[in-house]
Amino acid sequence: MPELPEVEVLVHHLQPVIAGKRIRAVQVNRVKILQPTSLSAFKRALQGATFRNLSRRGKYMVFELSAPSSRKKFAVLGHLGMTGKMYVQKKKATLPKHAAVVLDLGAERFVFEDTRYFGRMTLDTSALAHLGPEPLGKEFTAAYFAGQLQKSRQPIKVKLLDQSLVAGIGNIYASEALFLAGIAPSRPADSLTRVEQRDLVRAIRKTIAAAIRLGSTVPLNFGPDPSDALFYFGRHPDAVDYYEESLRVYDRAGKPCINCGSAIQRVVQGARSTFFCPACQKS
DNA sequence: CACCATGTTCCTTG
DNA sequence: CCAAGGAACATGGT
Repeated sequence: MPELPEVEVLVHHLQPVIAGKRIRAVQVNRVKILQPTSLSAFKRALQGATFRNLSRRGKYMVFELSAPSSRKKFAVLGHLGMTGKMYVQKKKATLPKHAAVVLDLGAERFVFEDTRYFGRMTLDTSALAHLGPEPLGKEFTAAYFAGQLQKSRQPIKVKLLDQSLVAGIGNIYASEALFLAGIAPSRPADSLTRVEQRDLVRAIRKTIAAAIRLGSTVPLNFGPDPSDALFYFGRHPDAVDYYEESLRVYDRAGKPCINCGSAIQRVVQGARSTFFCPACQKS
């Protein structure tokens, strides 16, 4: 489930696993994943390079590497799309069916698996320039938020998915944050009161921070071959869906609101599902 | 077979 | 040029 919190948890776990590792060979099974970078340019850059650091910006992963001899640093941008996973496994482990990119690290291999191939692993970092502030950063203030919302008549739920407004909110946490703030998803962005703007900033921060905390409690070393796979996220076979159950409205259509018992509703906005409580969220 | 899915980009339309 | 809406991308689950 790659929204900001899932990417954050993955980056936290993956960073120490790949730092200092040198790439011996580059295998690309789906060139589309690299675009707009060409296969040859990607291979040329990564072959022999060493992972130095890994960080996150919005839903993007920023890999910093150093070139073989020159030690010159460069960046690779990663995005998990809808179904992407990145992990390191032993080389004797079976490669997944949809391994888009495989990097030989010696005894281990780095795998970017992506069933639907909506993800990216590319030398083009220009997407970062279009991102709004980090929701947990100090630049995401009520004043900034108010200024941006005033310029738009889009439904607030749709506006929250705009990565240039605030980076990292996806379809799940947009519904969750609006529920926490008590604001109906259909409200035009420019109709929020000053108090609602402030409440929504707080709700976004709280929702994202709580998800990161929860994700951090889920062990990532599981999967088809638990001993040697590091998944970006998921659920431990013994840990019973703890993460999923923490969602208050998302995917709970027809079920009782945890506050008032009313049936949670599902509506479609901008071709995506939105979940909300018609009683608790003010229209 | 139908519909749904955590994301982004591109194309139309106004 | 901008805003808004929707399809497209590709595969799998229910």
